[in-house]
Amino acid sequence: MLTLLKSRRVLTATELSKKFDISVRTVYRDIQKLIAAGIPVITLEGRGYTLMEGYTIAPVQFTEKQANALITAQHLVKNSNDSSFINEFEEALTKIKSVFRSSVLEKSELLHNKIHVFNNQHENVSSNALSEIQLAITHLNYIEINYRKADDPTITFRKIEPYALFSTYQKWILIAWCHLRKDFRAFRVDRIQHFKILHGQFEDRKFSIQDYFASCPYDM
DNA sequence: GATATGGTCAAACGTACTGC
DNA sequence: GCAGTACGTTTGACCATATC
Repeated sequence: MLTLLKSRRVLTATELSKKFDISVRTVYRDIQKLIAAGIPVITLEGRGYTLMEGYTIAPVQFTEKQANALITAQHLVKNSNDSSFINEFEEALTKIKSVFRSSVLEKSELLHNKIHVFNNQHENVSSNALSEIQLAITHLNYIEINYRKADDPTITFRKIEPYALFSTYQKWILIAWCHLRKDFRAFRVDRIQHFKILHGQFEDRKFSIQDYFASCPYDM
């Protein structure tokens, strides 16, 4: 219940009862036990339950398979060719590994040395912007970039509104509203020569990546 | 017997909607 | 904007059943 409450803003007793296949009445009682045990479960009368902002749950236990999945993901992330993304993932994984049981940790390190992901790209592609761009997407912050197109050595300055990211052939593509072109454009992250996240927030244009793919091949 | 769980009921509360 | 209403949800009380 704590894990679910931590992952969602508000959960009703009905949702919790369905998730754990128990009665709603039992959920109410269990919630009261959590509160009595000092867990800061907040009751939103008529709406459901939530956890106090900032409350952290004691580390969970990972199974060997779950640990192996994380180690495999680590190899895939290393091929993402964005150093900011790789660094953030490595730091997160270090924290996660700290709660592995010693036996699981030992096995996961063994697996780490037995996995290899081939990088098939022929271009020397790298970037260091993905983590910052992700923040700009979720915070609706403008970005100023100096961008170089594939077939044009000229570098153009653009102010963009970042909306979505996708990865193809180990290249990260940013879809953003370009104030220069007055339209949505796709930018390869590794071709962004310089970028600056602005404090100003743009108005959400209700962009849908599904609709974008359905209507517009990306232009780089 | 103690404990956990499930079911029902009434009361209280918050939210959304409607009409004025 | 305000009041009334319907609906969903939580809470407490009570009792029944299952398990250890």
